[in-house]
Amino acid sequence: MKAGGGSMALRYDPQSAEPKWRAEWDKISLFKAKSPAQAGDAPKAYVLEMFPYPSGRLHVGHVRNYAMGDVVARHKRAKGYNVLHPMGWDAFGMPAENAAMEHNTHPGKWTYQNIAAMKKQFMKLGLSLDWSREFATCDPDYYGEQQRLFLKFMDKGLVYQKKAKVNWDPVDNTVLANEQVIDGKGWRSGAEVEQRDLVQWFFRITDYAEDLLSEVQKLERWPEKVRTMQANWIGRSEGLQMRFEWAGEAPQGHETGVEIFTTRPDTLYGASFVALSPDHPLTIEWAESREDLQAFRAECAKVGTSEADIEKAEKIGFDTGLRVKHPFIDGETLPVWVANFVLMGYGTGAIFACPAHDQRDFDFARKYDLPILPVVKPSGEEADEAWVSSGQGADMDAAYTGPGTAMQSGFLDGKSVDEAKSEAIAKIADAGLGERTVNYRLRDWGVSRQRYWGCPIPVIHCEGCGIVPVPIADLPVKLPEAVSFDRPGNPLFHHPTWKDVDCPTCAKPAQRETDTLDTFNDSSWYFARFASVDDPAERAYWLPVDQYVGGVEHAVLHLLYARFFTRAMRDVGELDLPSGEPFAGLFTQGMVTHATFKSDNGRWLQPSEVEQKPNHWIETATGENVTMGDIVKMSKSKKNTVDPDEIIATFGADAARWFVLSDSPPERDVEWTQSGAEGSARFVQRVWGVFNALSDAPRDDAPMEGEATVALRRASHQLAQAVDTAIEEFRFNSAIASIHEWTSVLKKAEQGDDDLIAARFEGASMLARCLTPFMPHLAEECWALIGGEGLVSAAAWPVVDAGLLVEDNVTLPIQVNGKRRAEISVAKTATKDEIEALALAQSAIASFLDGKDIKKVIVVPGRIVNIVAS
RNA sequence: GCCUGUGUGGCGGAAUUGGUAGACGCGCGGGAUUCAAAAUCCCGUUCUCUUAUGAGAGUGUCGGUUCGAUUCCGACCACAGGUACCA
Repeated sequence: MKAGGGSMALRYDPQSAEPKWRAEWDKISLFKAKSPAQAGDAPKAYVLEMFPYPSGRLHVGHVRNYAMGDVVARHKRAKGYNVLHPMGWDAFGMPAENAAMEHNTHPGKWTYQNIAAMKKQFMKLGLSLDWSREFATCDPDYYGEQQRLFLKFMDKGLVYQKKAKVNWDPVDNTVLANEQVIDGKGWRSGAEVEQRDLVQWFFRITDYAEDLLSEVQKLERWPEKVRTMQANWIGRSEGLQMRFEWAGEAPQGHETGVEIFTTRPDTLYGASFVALSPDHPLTIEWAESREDLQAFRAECAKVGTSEADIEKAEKIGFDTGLRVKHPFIDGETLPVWVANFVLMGYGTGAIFACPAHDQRDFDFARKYDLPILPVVKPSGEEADEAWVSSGQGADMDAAYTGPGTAMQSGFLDGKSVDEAKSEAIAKIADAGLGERTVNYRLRDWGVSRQRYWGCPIPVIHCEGCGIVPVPIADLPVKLPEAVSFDRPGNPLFHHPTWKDVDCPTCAKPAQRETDTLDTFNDSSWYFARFASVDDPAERAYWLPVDQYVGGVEHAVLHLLYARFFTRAMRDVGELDLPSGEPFAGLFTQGMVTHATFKSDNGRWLQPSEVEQKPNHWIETATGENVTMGDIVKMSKSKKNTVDPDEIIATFGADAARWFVLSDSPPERDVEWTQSGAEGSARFVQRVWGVFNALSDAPRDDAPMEGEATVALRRASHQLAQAVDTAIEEFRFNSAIASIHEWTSVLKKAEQGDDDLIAARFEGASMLARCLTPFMPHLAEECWALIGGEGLVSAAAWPVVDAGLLVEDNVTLPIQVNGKRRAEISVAKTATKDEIEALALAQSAIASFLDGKDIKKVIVVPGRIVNIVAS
């Protein structure tokens, strides 16, 4: 480069330095995990980020996720752990089939091409990954093993079949995923979607409900919010299962009555009606002979299968005309309705309704003019005499669901809600009508999918023998290569020959199961496969995962299924993991968001296609006006993704890593901005400058003393300490703030005395190592500049001198009536009395105390002084 | 609808257990360097009033507890994630 004055261009060039250092790491297989034997005394650390779906391109959200895991992995390695940090591909799923339909490519080809492209991008990020353990879940080796596990679970009685609802597209004759149903219509055909029953495979996850619930509370290194979400999802509730006997003639086959489940037996005196789910066996039987009920069921089936759709749907009901006896009031009967807000999947699929104390019952009662009978008097002052005496609830505008005492409830009157629950249950039990039960919101896991690109369920249907497992020796049941996507529906089912097979038991012609497994199966045990392909001892050594990192959107389903899967594997003798818990530590990170841009004619534009003018945005190519829309999660459809390749090409991988970890706390969303990336790139140069200034400085043996030296050393050690704790606590943004400060401190020291040189070297050496988890390539370059030994990625974490962290003096703010008015500097050892005397002697304080009496002086040593005066 | 979060300057955010609100960065303003620019370095930057000194207000809204609240409690508003076939 040509430069004036003969000075070299003093710049760090990431484009040449980054590949150079990655090659150095590869040369010695630095990031390959050691076997238990090789590891010796080193403790193990299994660091794992949720593996990606190979969508085609990496985006900045991936960079953030994997950069976070890399910080943890590199930090652990520097602290002497034997680290396992693997990577692979969650490769089955719908997008591959959609691509097959749109572009006429095979899902497998599409997937493996995407993997190759994304891996290339991954390599540029400088992540400390052990690629020797890589696999894709669509590899037959992997899904074959998954089939074997399925059969083991089946042996153990954890697998069964039952009917369940799916979204059915009547035009395409195909099952739709919830996200493929838009406003009740199929996304391709536009036809009204209807619910349809299909026989499907299920895992008995509910067998583990109690264990999954009680153990999740003990996962101390999981975020509280995730534990709460899991607990709420499992939804344990104690209540009463009881039957209401028929008043009058009983329907055939149901003579004993209607079984209901309730969590509010204390409100039985407020019962207004009994309601059945539209899918209750009784409802279905009646509908066979009643056209009006059949029509009602058809109306209910128009709502999608998702919980949100069902809950938000307008409440509708059908009066069957039948009546049941009230269990406590002789001669009293209640009407039996069919109501769409009663879910067959929860409890018994039937309820009794107490509109005064349940909001859904209340809404329904108002709509169909059913009685509202208040039976709980709110505790405290909320009790309103008029409300209580009205009796009919005519003046209630909402259900009362809070605590209180029973009223207008016969033998329960005056009892608290909890007491009344127990006594009501006891009375029902005495009468032989029911008993106390525990119910869970959690439902069994439906694993059947009517799709091609997934793991085939390894069973055979034989006319004579029934359901026959595929013999272990015949695994894997491979997906057929030749497959057609030119008509909707399951290609495995349409395949001309694939499903034809001889029955393993009787050798007569039989048919393969054509359902494939839900892709959540694939991600429920991949961490065990990373630990070892097939060695149980090595799996036992690595598991559980010490630090799992992934998006908060997986807080319930993925994590719950994985917790079930490891328990099931343990219980069939496939995993030596006594707790059954796969992830000892969990961190859930936020998403990367970006502004969206839309041209005046309604096209979405990529961020790279627009530029900012003083008061507006324009499309670079055309100069046309562009509107900036919402800042949302990066998605292909809104074209607001940012490709890391461009950033790496412009600023380097380190700057990209640095930016996604700066500013926002890891658990929160972060917005991608160009200026932020530029700022990171500037900082890279600034750091390099600090080290470069030291590179030809004389290594000085001067003693490490003198006021300025101690101050500089103190700053370095304090900041190293701050970086260390921030990493441990997943506060990477704080760690980065400390590194910023540290760099400025070292920069300022360049203006200082020559005597500072030793302290500067020490600080730089510590900084390089603290920098490594964040910007590993730059750290290597800096380490080399100051003559560091070997690779900084292999160097030990700096040791902080605790003696340097202690400060002798402390600054205390002085408040008058809670407002800061002055500050004093006192010795750390000063007593309360000394501090108080000093504070009151401050001239700045006096004017605020003028004409006032000092009521109290609060002295919190090391923190604050507050003078209360009036 | 339900469950779980989040809300602080122009912007992203910091504030270890209830103890100096705005660390650090971006942006912006000013200065140094330069023939000039880029790059770099230094200083300033919550708002309002004030010549300065300084004063007042201020962490989504309203209320409460406390000597003291971004932090704890109650009610509300907005946004985000999940809601069992997106991964």
